[in-house]
Amino acid sequence: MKRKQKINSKLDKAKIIAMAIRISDEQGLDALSMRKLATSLGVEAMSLYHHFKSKRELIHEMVDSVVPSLEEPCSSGDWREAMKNRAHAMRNVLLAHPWAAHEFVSSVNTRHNMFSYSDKSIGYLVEAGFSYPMADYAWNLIDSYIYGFNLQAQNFPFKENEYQDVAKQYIHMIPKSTYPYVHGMTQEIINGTHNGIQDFDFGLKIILDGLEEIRKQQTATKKQ
Amino acid sequence: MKRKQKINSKLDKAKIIAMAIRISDEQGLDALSMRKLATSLGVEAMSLYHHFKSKRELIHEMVDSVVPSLEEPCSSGDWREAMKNRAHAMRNVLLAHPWAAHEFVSSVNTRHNMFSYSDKSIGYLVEAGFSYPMADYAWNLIDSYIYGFNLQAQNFPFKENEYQDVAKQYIHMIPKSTYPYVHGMTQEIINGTHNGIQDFDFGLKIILDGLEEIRKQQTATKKQ
DNA sequence: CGTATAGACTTACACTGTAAGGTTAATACA
DNA sequence: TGTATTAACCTTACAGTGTAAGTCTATACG
Repeated sequence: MKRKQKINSKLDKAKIIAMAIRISDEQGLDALSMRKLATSLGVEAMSLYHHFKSKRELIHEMVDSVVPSLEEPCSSGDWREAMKNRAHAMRNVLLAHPWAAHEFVSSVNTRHNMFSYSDKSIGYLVEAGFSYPMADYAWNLIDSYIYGFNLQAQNFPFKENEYQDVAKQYIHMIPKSTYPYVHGMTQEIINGTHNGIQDFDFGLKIILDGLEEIRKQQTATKKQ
Repeated sequence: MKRKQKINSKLDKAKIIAMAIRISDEQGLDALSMRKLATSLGVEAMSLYHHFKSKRELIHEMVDSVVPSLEEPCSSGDWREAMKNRAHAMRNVLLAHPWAAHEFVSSVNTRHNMFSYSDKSIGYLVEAGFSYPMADYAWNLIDSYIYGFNLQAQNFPFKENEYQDVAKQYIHMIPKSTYPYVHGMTQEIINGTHNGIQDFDFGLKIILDGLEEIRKQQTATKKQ
């Protein structure tokens, strides 16, 4: 039962997804409309519905096509190193595809690629000695940090190289009497004693170290 | 210069904001349209524009009206206790107003109430001995966790009391050979050895303890 | 009283996703 | 080669959205 297929189709799933991702990367997911996407592909909006049954399904497939980049190649035996690598891989994907963050977190998880990713994440933790409940907590903690950090970074209204200028510009609107600490923080940025740039690894290290403490206790208890 | 004002106006800012919050709480921010909001108030959509210059401005004011609940009444001297209380206050607000999460994180921060909240947060940390840069990192870490935890909790597709049933229902679709660890996790939930419910305080404690370690080092160095 | 205006309403426009159905042309098979 | 099938595209239409622009009316004030 070979399926019919025209040879010179203007469209195919891969092409549509690639263009949809490009538009979303550049202009945000809100700017991705079926009409705009179709026009970019030299086609009418409704033609897309021959390949995807709804916009939601298209977005699901966009997500799934991006998930493979979450897999970092290899990692040493240390579970902390492995989870750190995974966290960085995730962060890089979220930087490249800002729209993906919200979709990852939504119940897209049931799709194969994402499911497989979850399995490996839990695997690293369980193999390192975490009990299943503890691995669940640990994974949730790490992911919460990744998503939350990303969410804040994405929504911060200024660019890193503007911080000092912005601080100088706004310090007058932050009276020391009303907002003493924001004033103080801003002053430090003007002084150059703080660059104001958030460090992803700072929080990640605290979390992984804290979890390692728990892991050690667990494996010690188990050996008794 | 007294302003004219009709006595029996159907609308006023407070009423509109209250209704908008109610609708958003119950049906989500996406379901809040100007027409629906107006109808709920017995009025036409465009009338709302006499009180708010855009939907964005209305949403900003919704956020600001919710921020005061972030202030927990009092707290002991321990900075960890204070930050824990603040975290819980934030979490409670996000539970009551799911739509607020995204808005808090967006650049609404410039509004007074939110600004004031930020100031106090930094204040607790600085007064506890954190340097400004370290307070910035610490605050970002705590907030990342709060927002990320909430984001995941909000998007989780099942209710807590359904976990076991859902696990039983789906375990067949999670072959041990393909997804060994997700299978294992699911099995534990079926067994009842793991209830699958995430614990907000678990991650929060790890983060605060980790930060306390850093604070101790900082104050020790300073004293030298 | 006359006039200004706060606070409502009406109409209209450019968007959105997509349901329903029409058209075209490549293909499979007799 | 002729014909039926259908993949892959297009057209039209509808119910939504936010909001610009203009209109109407009851009230408050000089």
